[in-house]
Amino acid sequence: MTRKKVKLAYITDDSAGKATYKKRTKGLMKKLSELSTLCDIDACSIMYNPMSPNLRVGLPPWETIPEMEKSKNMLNQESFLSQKTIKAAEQLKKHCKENWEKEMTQVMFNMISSKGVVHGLNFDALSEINLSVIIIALIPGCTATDEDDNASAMPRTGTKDIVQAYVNKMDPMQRHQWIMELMSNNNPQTHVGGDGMMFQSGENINPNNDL
Amino acid sequence: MTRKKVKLAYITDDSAGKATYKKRTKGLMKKLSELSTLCDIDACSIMYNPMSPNLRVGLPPWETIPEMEKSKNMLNQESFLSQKTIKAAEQLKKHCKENWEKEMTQVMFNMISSKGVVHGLNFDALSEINLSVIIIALIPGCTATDEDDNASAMPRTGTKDIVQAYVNKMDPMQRHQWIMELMSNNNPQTHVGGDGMMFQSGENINPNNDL
DNA sequence: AAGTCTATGTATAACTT
DNA sequence: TAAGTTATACATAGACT
Repeated sequence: MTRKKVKLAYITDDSAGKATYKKRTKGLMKKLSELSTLCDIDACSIMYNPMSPNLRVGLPPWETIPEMEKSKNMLNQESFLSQKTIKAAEQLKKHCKENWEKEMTQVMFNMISSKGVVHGLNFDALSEINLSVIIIALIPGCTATDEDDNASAMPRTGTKDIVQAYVNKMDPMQRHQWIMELMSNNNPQTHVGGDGMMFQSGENINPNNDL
Repeated sequence: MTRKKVKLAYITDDSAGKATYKKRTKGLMKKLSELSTLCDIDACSIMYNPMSPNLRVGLPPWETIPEMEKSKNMLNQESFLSQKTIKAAEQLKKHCKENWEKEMTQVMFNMISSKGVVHGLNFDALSEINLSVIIIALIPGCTATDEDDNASAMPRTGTKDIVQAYVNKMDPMQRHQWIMELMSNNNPQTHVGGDGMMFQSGENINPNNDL
């Protein structure tokens, strides 16, 4: 039923546009992860678009985070404490993931926007940039993820050993500090949603990916 | 011919891997530019991979640069002066493009690697990162490009007005200084090839894209 | 190594629920 | 509004040049 040859122009219909954005974003991330695997390219992807309320961030599967780290992060996270406290496990897991994604995005925004990275573009201008797609190789253990936890839909991307080693070498506390440092460069002008924060460098588990 | 379902694993055969990298990279950039157009996302892409000697960088079509800017850049560029001075026009154009791409990559590397952007990852580690895929929305006028100048193969990506306006507002000299500033954050540990350098913010010409 | 070809796998627009 | 289905357009592995 895909009969039209896809008119390559801005989709004015908001609903259709959003649907397309979602589908194509998913496809793009899958392609990226495949390229990453096939050619041993390390990459994680962060996608942000004002149009889509939900961030889509390439990340290590939530499942790979040690249980201890999970609970610790949850305790530090007001948005979870303010919830009805105990919900269905699935629900909680989902929220954890979403928050993690927000956090990752926040960190990335800070990386990009802070400390003269944008030399000559003042921050007001920067905050207006439709910063929408960043695919970057800095964060170890990133994966191309999908909404659901279907493992086959989100193969892990390869990760560069040296970075992996560096991050894994940290003890959890040290790592946490590192993350906090990253987060502290908060730029008030970048209107990136990020309330309660957590962050987790990914463990390099589940190295085998199948399509 | 394409009978296998593509074993999603690292391609050990160097030749095949490179071919795949090239093909898929092209596809990825096309998809990105399509997404960019369809959903009004600004993005340019920079792809770097040690495996592939030739950088692939999303950029405004070389053709859109005013002639004056072209010649100025060439004069500033040793690699061109050291060439046999006058070559076939096509050849020259090709080299200009390549160099521009290198330059863009250099700038991006500096952006990423300088001034604490990588907090906690020392630069030695950073230089080893397989920084391979960056798709970022900072550079105005970027496009998804292909080796050849086939316009239909590289539709322009949308560009955010505010950034565009900012850059276009600069006079060429001011712009040049801005570029030089970006480039001056050179990090000796990042082994990114970049000899003679030029850079050009793209003019926002050719706004209509067809697949 | 780099481009062309084509059969086949994949992505996805439009439809349905 | 989101999730699932299906027919079609598109991407691309492998072969050939």
